[in-house]
Amino acid sequence: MSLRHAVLGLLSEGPASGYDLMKMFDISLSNVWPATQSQLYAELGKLADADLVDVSAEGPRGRKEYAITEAGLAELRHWITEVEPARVLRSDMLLRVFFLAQVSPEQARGYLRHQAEHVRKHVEHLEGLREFLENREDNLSAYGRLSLEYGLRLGKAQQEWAEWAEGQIG
Amino acid sequence: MSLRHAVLGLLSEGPASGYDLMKMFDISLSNVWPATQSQLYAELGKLADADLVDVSAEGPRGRKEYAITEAGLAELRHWITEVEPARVLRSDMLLRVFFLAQVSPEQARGYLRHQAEHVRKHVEHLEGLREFLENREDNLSAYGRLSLEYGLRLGKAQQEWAEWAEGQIG
DNA sequence: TGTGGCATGTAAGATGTTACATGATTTG
DNA sequence: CAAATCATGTAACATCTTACATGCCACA
Repeated sequence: MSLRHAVLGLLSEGPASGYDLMKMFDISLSNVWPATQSQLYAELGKLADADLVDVSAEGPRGRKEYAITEAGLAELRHWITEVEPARVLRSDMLLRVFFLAQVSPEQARGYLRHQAEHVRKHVEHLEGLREFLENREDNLSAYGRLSLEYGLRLGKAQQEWAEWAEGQIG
Repeated sequence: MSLRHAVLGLLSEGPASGYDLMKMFDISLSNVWPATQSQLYAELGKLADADLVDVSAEGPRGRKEYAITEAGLAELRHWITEVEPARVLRSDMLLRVFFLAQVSPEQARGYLRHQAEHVRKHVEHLEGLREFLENREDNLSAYGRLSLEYGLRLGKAQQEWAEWAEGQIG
């Protein structure tokens, strides 16, 4: 149930509407825990039912601003420190690698070359994000930078792997 | 719909029963595309309905051995070469990093230290797997080794990141 | 006044997890 | 003959994706 905690985490920095959260997801969490608009609104409803968030204000166009409650903060902290991360990494990119014997060596090398190129672009994109985050001082940005560094390091490792793997195919 | 292709991929190396596939998933694909027993049997039924696999033999205890069909092989190859990998990496380990400001610096460092240790053990486990795969000559093992190297490289990068990140928290 | 952005919500369907349920065969 | 392993399947529930549906408000 990590979507729930992603929402609580964002609200821990201040109140926001579903629409605001949507944008925050797209900017900062999209690489770590993507969520869709419909998921978000549904989750906000459930969080309010569970008293982990409150509607703190209402604005134009039916805008509802949500704020995290004490119970919500407690739940968030509990999740961070006491709940073991699930770490199920599913990768259909890597799954294909297992079955590369079913295509020609040229196709297999092409596949790996394509993946290397793709991840190179992704790393470039993250470097753009880094500039965007550079001068921000809020908590989310500070820790977001740690997370970004993770993406950068793993992206580079992935790129090097893909280039190495291409060379392994005879 | 990658589960479908994971099953087709395993069957591309030879016929197997649901039970056999389950073990293959646990040994070789668990780090890349985990699947549960109930998912597997359901998927085999659907694959048979779609004529991508056949029941090639029946054995004791209701055992049904499935074989991939020509249409199934074509679908597998199409998926490998023509379908762009989805690459949605969800990580609740990394999600927590965004929200570390909500716990004390000691707790935050403890969290990262714990993650470093955890991934270290995972890398050790993969090194055990490497020995297991070392002398095998089948396709799945050969390409499995590429995949294993991926896990090793990214695991090490992840460990180094966690140690670095711990040092970043003042 | 119209277009783009703000804003919320519902519904259907696919996919994944956990638990339950049953029984046959092999092997010590 | 008991226990482990082989072997298949169903049901309930949670989660995620995609599409649909609606309408207000600011600004050019």
